[in-house]
Amino acid sequence: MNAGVNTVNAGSANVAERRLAPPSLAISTVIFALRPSESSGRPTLWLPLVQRIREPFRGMWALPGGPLRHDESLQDAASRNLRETTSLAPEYLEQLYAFGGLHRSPSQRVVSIVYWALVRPTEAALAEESENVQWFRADRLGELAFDHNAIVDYALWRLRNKMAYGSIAYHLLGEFFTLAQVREVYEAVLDRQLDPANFRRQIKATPEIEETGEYLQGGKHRPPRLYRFTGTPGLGPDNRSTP
Amino acid sequence: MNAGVNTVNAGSANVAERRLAPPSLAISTVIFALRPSESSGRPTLWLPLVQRIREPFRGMWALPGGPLRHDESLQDAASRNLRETTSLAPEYLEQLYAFGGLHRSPSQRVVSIVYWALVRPTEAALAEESENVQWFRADRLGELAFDHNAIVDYALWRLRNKMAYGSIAYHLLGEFFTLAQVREVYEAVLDRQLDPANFRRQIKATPEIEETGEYLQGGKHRPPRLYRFTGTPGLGPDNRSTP
DNA sequence: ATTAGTTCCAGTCAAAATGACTATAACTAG
DNA sequence: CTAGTTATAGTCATTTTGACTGGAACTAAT
Repeated sequence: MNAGVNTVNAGSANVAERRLAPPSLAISTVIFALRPSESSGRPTLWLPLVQRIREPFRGMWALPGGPLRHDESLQDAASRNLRETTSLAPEYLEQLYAFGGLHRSPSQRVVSIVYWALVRPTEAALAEESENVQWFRADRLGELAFDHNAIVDYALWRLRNKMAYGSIAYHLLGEFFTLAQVREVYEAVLDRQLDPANFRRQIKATPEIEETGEYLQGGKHRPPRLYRFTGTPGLGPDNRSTP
Repeated sequence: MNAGVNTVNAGSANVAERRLAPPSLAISTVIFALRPSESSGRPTLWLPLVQRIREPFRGMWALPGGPLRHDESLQDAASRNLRETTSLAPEYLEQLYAFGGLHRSPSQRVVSIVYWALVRPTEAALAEESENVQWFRADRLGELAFDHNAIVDYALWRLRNKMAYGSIAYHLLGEFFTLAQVREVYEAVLDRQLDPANFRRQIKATPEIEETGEYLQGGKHRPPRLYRFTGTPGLGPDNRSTP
């Protein structure tokens, strides 16, 4: 497996080859999931990284990724990569940006088309961890390989923006959720407290939120009502809807 | 010049070659400018297209584009292409999306990273027209080469969305403008009438709009005050700010 | 069984934003 | 000088937002 970029010819590339060879194309993914913080227990954003097993940046952590195959679309390539590295099959997967700076990789020139995914806690729990694949808190990453720190920063920025408008938070939750859980997602991503009463009023005003008859039992206090999200993902040109 | 996609090997590609060769990478641009409608005289959205001079889709109109060179960033490639085909150097240039479907081009597989640009009327007037380069109304394009109709549709959708929030309209206007001109931009892009008084109130509330002491003279009626936009373009990860 | 503690959830109230509209100012064309 | 047109300010009712209050519903401790 090839972490982040297509490193064909890496090492053997000399200046002449580099100037002549066409830029190689790779697919990477930023995968967000909610996990309870170790300290506070409140949900926070985490993402899985893979450790590079070859040069360049050998031993450093990087976004999952790999080359684009000839018989798969960009989206399919992102999906496959996700499955192969973390065995995840998230329902929310959207193109983030194409990164094509000249010096992203020290050897060959690489253009990376980056996707971002949101996975539910139930799925995220199934994600395999190993020596080479681990989850990290999105706000406490070390120095990553390539320009992957900048990529994660941009993904976080996009996530916060989408959150402010669209109905995207639900893809980080399970099928049924309480309004307080939705609020916790917003608080985790936007990194600020929200008034519970006002927040509930706004969420209930959106037509895509459906009240179920069920209540979440087993809590320590008054059982909250469970809701369900009935809207569509809504994304890019491959699968379009709202901003 | 190579319109829209890199067609190296086109024609000579057989099935075996196609399965083995890596997808080629191209840059295309959607360029929007405001021009007066022929019928009403009100400003409407136009964009320049180039006529393809070789197969596939020979003779059809397509977005300006070409291959990515080894020594230029994606943004630089888009800039250069713009300049070469239309001799435009727009200040607003942003990545739109990477299109990578399997059958975009009938011969070789092509991944296109598409940029979109906004140019001011003064610049647009200088844009060269020729046998092979012409401007078309964005809402009255015929059938274009490749998947370029879908790409333009997506660019229009993004433009409308950005218009609703961000401060993007000013990049379609000159340095000085009246509030009525801003409104006309919104009306052209969103395709609906807006109340002049309420619109003016909203625009004046945004801090990036600066009142100049000047007035637009030469009109048929009361001369409107001229304003200036002092904000930043504000874009993707290469040049970031607001949504 | 009662009480304290916590969360859920409905509701109030003032401030701010929005949409529809009116009135006046400032110019040109005749 | 007048009619026509646009620019601009302002009014007013409605809607949305932010801050806050209080009761309902449950658990845990006394």
